[in-house]
Amino acid sequence: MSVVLSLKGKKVAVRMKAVSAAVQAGESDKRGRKASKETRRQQLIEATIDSLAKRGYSETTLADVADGAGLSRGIVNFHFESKEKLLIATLQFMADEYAAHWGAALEKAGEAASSQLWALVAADFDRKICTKRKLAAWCAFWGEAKSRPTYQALCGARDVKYQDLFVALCAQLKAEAPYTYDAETIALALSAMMEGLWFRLMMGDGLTREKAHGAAIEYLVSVFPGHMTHQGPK
Amino acid sequence: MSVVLSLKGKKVAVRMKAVSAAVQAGESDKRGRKASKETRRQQLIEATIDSLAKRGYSETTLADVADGAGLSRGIVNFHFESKEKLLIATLQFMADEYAAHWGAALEKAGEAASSQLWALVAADFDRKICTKRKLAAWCAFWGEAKSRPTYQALCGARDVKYQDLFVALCAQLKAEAPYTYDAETIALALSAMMEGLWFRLMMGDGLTREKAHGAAIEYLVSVFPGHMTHQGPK
DNA sequence: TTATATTGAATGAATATTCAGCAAGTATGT
DNA sequence: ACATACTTGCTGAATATTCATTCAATATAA
Repeated sequence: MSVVLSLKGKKVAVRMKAVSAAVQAGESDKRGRKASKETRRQQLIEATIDSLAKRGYSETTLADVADGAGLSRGIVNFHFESKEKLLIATLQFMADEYAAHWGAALEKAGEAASSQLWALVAADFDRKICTKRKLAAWCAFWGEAKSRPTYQALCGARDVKYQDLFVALCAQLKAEAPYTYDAETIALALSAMMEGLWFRLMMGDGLTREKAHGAAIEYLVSVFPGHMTHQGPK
Repeated sequence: MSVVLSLKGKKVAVRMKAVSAAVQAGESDKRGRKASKETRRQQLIEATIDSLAKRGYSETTLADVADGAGLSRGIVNFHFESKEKLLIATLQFMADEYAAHWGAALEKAGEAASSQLWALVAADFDRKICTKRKLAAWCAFWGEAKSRPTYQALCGARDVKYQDLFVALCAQLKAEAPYTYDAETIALALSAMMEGLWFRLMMGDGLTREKAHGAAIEYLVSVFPGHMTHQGPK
């Protein structure tokens, strides 16, 4: 019995190292055995994001994911059912997290369209969302999205709602001050720019989150001089 | 002998259909047998772009490429040496084509920085470069680039030279008129926006090349009002 | 004990790579 | 002109590899 225990102990210890970032939320300690179904799923999703970020989509294997989570080979097919479903769940998770994040930012912002637009832009460059790790995972999915309707729907220019809201806010600002620009064009330009900045951030190049955010702000100020300053909405 | 010939003839005829877009340049007729090494390589590269665009990176197989080129299974390993090398050659080809294209556009533009900047932006949305097919192929590589130094170098924010030129032109314009913006920030914002617009174009969504180009122009005009109009540089 | 989570070896499908051989061209000798 | 040897692009079946999936055995919790 004691032999079995000590072997077990060693095994678990070795695995703990690999688990790393996973399972930050709740039920943290039920490792080794018996974590709730949801916890395990979350743990595997985090490991998937890790692998996508490190190895890219085409090199991500179930073995990587299982190793990264510190679990055995067959585990993914037990909790998800196939690799495909794990990947979809992972993308779903990221999309939900992203939507929740800008939703919350919008809540906190005031009523004014200018405050809301400012908040949306800031949310995109927030530490919580804008991690190299997560950007890389997004990018891995983007690369496959065009040829996979399921991915495309979930990536979907980061949500149709988001895009519509963007247009609405730009239109609102235009109604409040005599800008000559077409609201839809500006919304398109701004959101495309933010996507491009995300991409550059992911690629490295010494671009920082602050600099990227600064570039977006510069744009806001130059297009909506009546509403925006470098320090925030008027 | 006649039997052999007719069989051959049929085989070739069937294959011609699949070859499609490939081999537009020079040596066009040496099909069936004995096309120069370079022609064959080019043909395979075109088939690779096709496959990347249609199936995405992770689903592109050597069988797809060979079928698409109307050639046999072993052909890729004969002309390139491995799948990896085929993909690198393909990316290299696209990068070279892209660089040559904006280089030519720059030549044709006048001496003025404003004309040159205008020309660079226009070049990005030119029919020759900005095809759904090619954008999709680019995107396939982008998705893998972060985890592969070789790809990263070739994608490299579409060339360091390009980026430097961009900054230089923005700085030049700033020197000619009292814009308050930081040249580097504007160059970053503009090039990020163009990448984002490319991405959106590739994803579909009913965005057209003209609309995307229009959004970029809108930005130029709003940031450099002293130099740009919607119709062109002043 | 029973039910459930987990393991890890075995399986099989997909696919990159190899290679022996074939056929179309090319050069050399007669 | 014809025959011969030689080169080279190309083929497709065979092989090797990688990896998702399955499942019988095992460990754990209730």
